[in-house]
Amino acid sequence: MDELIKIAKALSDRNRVRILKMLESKPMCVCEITSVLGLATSTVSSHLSLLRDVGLITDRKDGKWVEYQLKNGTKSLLSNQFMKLVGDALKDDEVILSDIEKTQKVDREIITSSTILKNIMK
Amino acid sequence: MDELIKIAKALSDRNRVRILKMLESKPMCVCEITSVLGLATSTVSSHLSLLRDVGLITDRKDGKWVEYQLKNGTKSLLSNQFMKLVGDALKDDEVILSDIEKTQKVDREIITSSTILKNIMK
DNA sequence: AGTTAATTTCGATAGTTGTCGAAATGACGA
DNA sequence: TCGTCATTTCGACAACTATCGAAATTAACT
Repeated sequence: MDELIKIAKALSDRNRVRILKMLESKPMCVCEITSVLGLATSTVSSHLSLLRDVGLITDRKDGKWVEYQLKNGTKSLLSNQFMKLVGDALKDDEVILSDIEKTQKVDREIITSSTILKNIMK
Repeated sequence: MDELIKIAKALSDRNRVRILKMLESKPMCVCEITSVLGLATSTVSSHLSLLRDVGLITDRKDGKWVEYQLKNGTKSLLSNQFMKLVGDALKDDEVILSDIEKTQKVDREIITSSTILKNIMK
């Protein structure tokens, strides 16, 4: 029962569900996800480690970035079923559709330069 | 997305999941559920109203009792799918199996009568 | 080695949740 | 109508959670 409860908890936060759906489009680094969600980096980071601990996503180093992606195939049947259900339930969701659009445009290289610009403006 | 989140929240508590699985056996009143779970009546009552608000169960008056039961058929596709998934995930769960056994023995008339009978029933 | 950028960890905080016991409500039967 | 019993509501409390900003960590590039 514990696994079920843990997965349900993971899915019971709006921002975590948004993250999962974004990762269906492509693997993403923390700063990209942060830029789409508009939350503090530390908040996103902690959502990501929770999702990793539950076994829904994996992470790997990519230079100075950490890339997160959905854990497909090898993950337990249960989380697969849950993800399918979530996908089904949200296939017409406004927020999710807009997130996916942003996801496709967002680019870790560009985020950097805009950060630099932001600092110059100070 | 809100419905998904609400259902996930409902399923993210151990005792609520146990209640849902018990109700698969038969409709039950608050005192019967309380007697199986071993929680305070008020706690069980608030779990039940949450589950009702989410749309997973319904209630109806039956004399001095309030009978709760799963909302089948007419409920939204989403909660149907979730319930199927939960059933699947827990079909061999020790706690759930033991709950179901107790559920079949429990009887609202006997709960009232005496503490001794309550103990025998366990 | 020092600088910069991305991420994680830490500390604080406000809000939510699960739980209980007590009080209030509602229904039945004497 | 009164008392009893099942249930709900209320008030309190401890535990947990989502969030932020700051500090620490990690990695790449001078």
